Amino acid sequence: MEHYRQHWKEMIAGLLERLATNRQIEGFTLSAEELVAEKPPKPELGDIGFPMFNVAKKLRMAPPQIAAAAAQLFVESQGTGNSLACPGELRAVGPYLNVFLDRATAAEQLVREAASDSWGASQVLAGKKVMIEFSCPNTNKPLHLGHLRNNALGESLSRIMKAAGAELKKVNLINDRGIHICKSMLAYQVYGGGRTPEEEGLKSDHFVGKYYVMFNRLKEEDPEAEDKAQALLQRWEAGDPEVIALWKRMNGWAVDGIMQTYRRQQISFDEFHYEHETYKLGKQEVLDGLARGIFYRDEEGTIWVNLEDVGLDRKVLLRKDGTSIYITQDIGTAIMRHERWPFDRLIYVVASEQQYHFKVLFEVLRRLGHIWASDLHHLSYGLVNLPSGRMKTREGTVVDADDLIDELARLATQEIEAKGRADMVGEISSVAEKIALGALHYYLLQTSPIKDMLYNPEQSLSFTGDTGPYIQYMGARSCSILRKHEEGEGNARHGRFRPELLARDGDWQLVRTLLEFPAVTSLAAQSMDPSIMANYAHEVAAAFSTWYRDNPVLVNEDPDLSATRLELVKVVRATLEKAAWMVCVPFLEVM
RNA sequence: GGGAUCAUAGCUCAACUGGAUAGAGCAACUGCCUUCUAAGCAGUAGGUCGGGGGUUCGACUCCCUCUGGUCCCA
Repeated sequence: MEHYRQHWKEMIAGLLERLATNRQIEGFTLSAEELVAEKPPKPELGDIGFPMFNVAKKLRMAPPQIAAAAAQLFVESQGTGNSLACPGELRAVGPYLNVFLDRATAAEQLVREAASDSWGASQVLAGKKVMIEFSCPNTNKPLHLGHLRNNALGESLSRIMKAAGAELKKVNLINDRGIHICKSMLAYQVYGGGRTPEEEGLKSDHFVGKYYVMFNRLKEEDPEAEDKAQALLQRWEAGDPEVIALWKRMNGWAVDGIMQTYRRQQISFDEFHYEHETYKLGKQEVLDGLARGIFYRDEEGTIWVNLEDVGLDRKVLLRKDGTSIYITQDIGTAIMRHERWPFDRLIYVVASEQQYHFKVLFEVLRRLGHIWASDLHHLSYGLVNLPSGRMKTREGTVVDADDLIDELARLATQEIEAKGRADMVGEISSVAEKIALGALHYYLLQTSPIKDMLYNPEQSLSFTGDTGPYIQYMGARSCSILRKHEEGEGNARHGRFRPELLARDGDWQLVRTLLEFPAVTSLAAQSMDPSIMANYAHEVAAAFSTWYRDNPVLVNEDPDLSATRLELVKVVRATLEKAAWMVCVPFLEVM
């Protein structure tokens, strides 16, 4: 659809320039980019709308007159052998100049393009190297709902940007050191008795998380618990073999469990980094910056950067004892990444509470002279709140990732059985799992990333309405029609594809929606916003649902009509499958 | 104290980045399963787009201001 818009923009820009010439207006220029293309609110008003308000002043004419005159010019020019790559006609609709595409041609092009593996792809990010960092869990507890949103955003965005032509590298920096890790270690030393997750019958990351929570009990029983945890951290930093062994053991459990959740969520990474390998990075860069006078050292020895001139504060970059803080290693990690894999863009998928941190980080890197600092981007997303407020570990209100998927899968199984579909879907548990993921991911991605969202248990566990399973259901319905055709039903095989049969309003509505797919990929990729794709997938599903109720596919008096509609169903299937993939909603051929 | 961000139907969210009558789902009500899967479709009802200014031919969208929520920095 995008190339149609571009084509008509240029066409209309040309018409308007001729109009200016005819009216002897000196120095009139109009680039195609100055025109805004929009979607008319009703299909009978046309397919692409161009408001004439913004050119009215330059042309010294009222918008409706411009539209009428340009439409007239267009009609006249058609007689002069103007062959169009994107056939259609222009009509003035009040102050708007609207394009009515030639429906048969557009439908024919749609069916041809959608048959390709690259359907829905775009080139807006062609050749760009994009690194995206997401998830970044701590190894002291299992993943929770907030991580699921982060994971879904990161994975979905990588799929979308890849479809837009970018080369992607997904990285995960696992926070496997620090005081919080030592707390779970300490609690395990006191209460664990050397037991393993298997012995307690717990998933290994939940096992570690249990001891992290038990640290709170330890604090009550032992007033020195906090100090002991600090001491443990120091012994870890000093390389104490006993502490390192315990750390390795517990981290192994935590990471194993977290990886299981990743596999279950069907997300993946190209590279894992671990904080214990990177936490010392950045120190040298800060010292260099100090030597170059970019930073300064106070009388106590702390190294600072003064960012007051750009509306940020003074920030500590290195403590007086020479130890790094978070931002120090972020500086080092970014530099290391750019050296190893010179990216055109690095996206950090991190909660919005870190906005300040990233502003400072990017500014510091810029001051260190890294021109690529302008290629860094913080994809800031809002918190997932509960109706009762924010999730809090200490209050036990955290929604655990594994438990949530379990519950969704359980309900999906119930649903399959209640609908009497158990015999048709094949292996129920596998289908239920995919429905659970579809529901979860769509729920998490349909909202714009920036906004805080409310996790409403009832609504998120529902499979009806504007949900992932709705999209999956429409995908399954499209597959069902295609399958029945393969099995010999209907008369489509006796007909041939004739795109002009898709020119009726009812068909055109669906065709036009489907035509938008590549443009949606571009927009979602450029905006770095999966919700655009999620909403589009829903739009396609809804358009298909309306359409197939009124338009029998397999059996029609005219076999050509059957054959033609069958082609359209194939496009629907391809579009839903690819769009759903991009928002991490598993596609189902049967449900 | 400074800064960021959000506010749209009873609830959860959209609105093509400044354009035509602000749209979906949930909840409520009405119809539709001897017809390609009713996880569906069609319809009814529900709105001073937080308040007030401003810019513009045109503002949910941009600017200012106030209110309220959330978060960050010290």
